Amino acid sequence: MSDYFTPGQVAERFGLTLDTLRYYEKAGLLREVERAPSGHRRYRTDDVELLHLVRCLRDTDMPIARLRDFAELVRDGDHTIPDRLEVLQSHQHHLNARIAELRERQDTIQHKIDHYLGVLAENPAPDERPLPPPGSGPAPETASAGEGS
Amino acid sequence: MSDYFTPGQVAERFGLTLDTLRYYEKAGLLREVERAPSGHRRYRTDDVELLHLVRCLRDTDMPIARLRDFAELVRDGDHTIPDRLEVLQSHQHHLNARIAELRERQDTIQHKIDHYLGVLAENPAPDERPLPPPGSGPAPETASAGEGS
DNA sequence: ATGCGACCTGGAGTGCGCTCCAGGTCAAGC
DNA sequence: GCTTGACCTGGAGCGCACTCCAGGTCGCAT
Repeated sequence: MSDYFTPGQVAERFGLTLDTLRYYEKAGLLREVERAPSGHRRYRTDDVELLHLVRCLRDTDMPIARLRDFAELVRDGDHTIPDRLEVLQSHQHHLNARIAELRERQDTIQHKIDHYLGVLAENPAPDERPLPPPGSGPAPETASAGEGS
Repeated sequence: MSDYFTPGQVAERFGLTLDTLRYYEKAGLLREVERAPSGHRRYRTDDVELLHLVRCLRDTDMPIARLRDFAELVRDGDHTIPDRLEVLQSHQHHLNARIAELRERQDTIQHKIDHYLGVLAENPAPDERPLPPPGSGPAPETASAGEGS
């Protein structure tokens, strides 16, 4: 029932390396972590919770610099909650926009896929050509008119 | 009615810099572009179309290396269409997964936002406090029990 | 003839986010 | 006492995707 976590445990839990964990601390994404007498870090529940959010924001591409600003707000105390809200909400908006963009791009890519499928359908490769009508001779070379991009 | 585009036109159209355009060419994302006698590049419709797709794939975070492979397939001719399809389809799957992940993370972030909103609601900042019930005295200091992360 | 703007080249530089490393300490187990 | 494994430090290095730069050419307008 330890009320702290070792670096190894935290790294494991969040799928980070020890190096990254230390890097985050140095970069100001976590408050300075407590130490055991040996000098080894001891992560508290608070640290782990903040790290959870940090991880979440990093995974959604918030830059380190912005994360540092956020972490600073957290360190500055409860009166910064409105500011933190603003950071998180603006990030949500950003994510909405990003998701919408990805979807749009997916549509474009899908058009290209459909185009290729169409090309294959009228001009299938030998090993996946549907059975030719019985009695037909050997297939002629299917000359395609250049690269349709 | 020119049947080609200048670097400036292409850059403008796709929101790229001339440097990036040249970088893409050097990196093998485009085939080698034709030149005017002056040595200036002349982009054909084909180039522009490929660039459109390249842009689309880059915007959705396909790495340059993978894009180069794809462009190579395009250069290699129509028989690579099944391979190109595989690249595009696997990218679509990747995008589906990415979008799903972003949504999940959004949920987590939203929980945090709601949490902060809750804190603000029970403990509003002075300048946004709802009117107190009539007859109440000055508000006591609202001591919060530490950082709720 | 001069100036201008668009473009050319090869190569160096930048910013980000890690990642790796050498050399060291500490606690526990054999 | 010695080894092992987890961790420590400061600092260098890396991969990616650009981005910038110096010095040059070309064609056109004044």
